[in-house]
Amino acid sequence: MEETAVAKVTTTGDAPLRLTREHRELLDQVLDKWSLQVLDTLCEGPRRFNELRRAIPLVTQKSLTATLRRLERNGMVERVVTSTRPVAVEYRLSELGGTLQDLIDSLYLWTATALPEVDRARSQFDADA
Amino acid sequence: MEETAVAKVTTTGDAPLRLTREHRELLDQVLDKWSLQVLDTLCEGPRRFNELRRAIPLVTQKSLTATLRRLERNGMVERVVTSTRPVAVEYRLSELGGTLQDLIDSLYLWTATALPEVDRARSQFDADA
DNA sequence: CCGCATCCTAAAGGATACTG
DNA sequence: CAGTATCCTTTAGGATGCGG
Repeated sequence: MEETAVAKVTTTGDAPLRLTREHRELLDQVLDKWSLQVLDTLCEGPRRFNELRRAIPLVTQKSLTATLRRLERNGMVERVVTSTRPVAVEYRLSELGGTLQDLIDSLYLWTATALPEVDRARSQFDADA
Repeated sequence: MEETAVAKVTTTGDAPLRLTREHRELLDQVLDKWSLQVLDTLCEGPRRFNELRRAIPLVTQKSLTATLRRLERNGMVERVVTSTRPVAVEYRLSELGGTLQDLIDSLYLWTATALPEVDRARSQFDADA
């Protein structure tokens, strides 16, 4: 894997850009509980609907459908229908969706390193209360 | 600003680490709508409760309190009380919280670059429907 | 196999009033 | 100023059943 754009940018002296409502709403639609897991799964390759369902514990069909529709609408995911009978539907990461991959990896990595300290903070907080 | 750990890691051939429930829950508690704005604001320096309130449009006192408590419990934010009358309460980013800063910047930057294409995808999707 | 429609419950969150 | 407490509305989302 080569140097990412993300890395370069965080190293420049970036002006304190303010988050606008539109930007936050996009993040909300892409980083929520189910979306994160869908994107994470699709990073490993295209998946059928029921494959995704099995890969993501506890997701209901309704939530998965809603999540996939929203990701598709936002251009993160492509939906490919094969008109056999019964139909086969495949979901894959779009090129735009792929630009999120490094970011998701970074997020996950951050949680992995932060979690021990977070756990300590939680114990401390709960003990004080 | 120097090279970030985040950048380095995404350049290593990382095994496909699976997101666990704990990791996702931490992200949920730290990247939600209000938390993101609180952290973003605190990146610029310590703030009083009502300063935060004014800085974050549409947040209610109840939501802000809940958000700050959760961030404090997770060790992201420190709460400093000065026992004057009336009391002064200051919130500041903890060291652990500071490790999120680059990540949030990256997220925001991603939205800024992706948004135009997302908008096109949305129009396309809505037109088809 | 994929997904929509309906019903229903639980949880998030706003409005308002009150306190140290 | 910085909250807590209460009430009440809105929304997310689970369960179930049907249809292409």
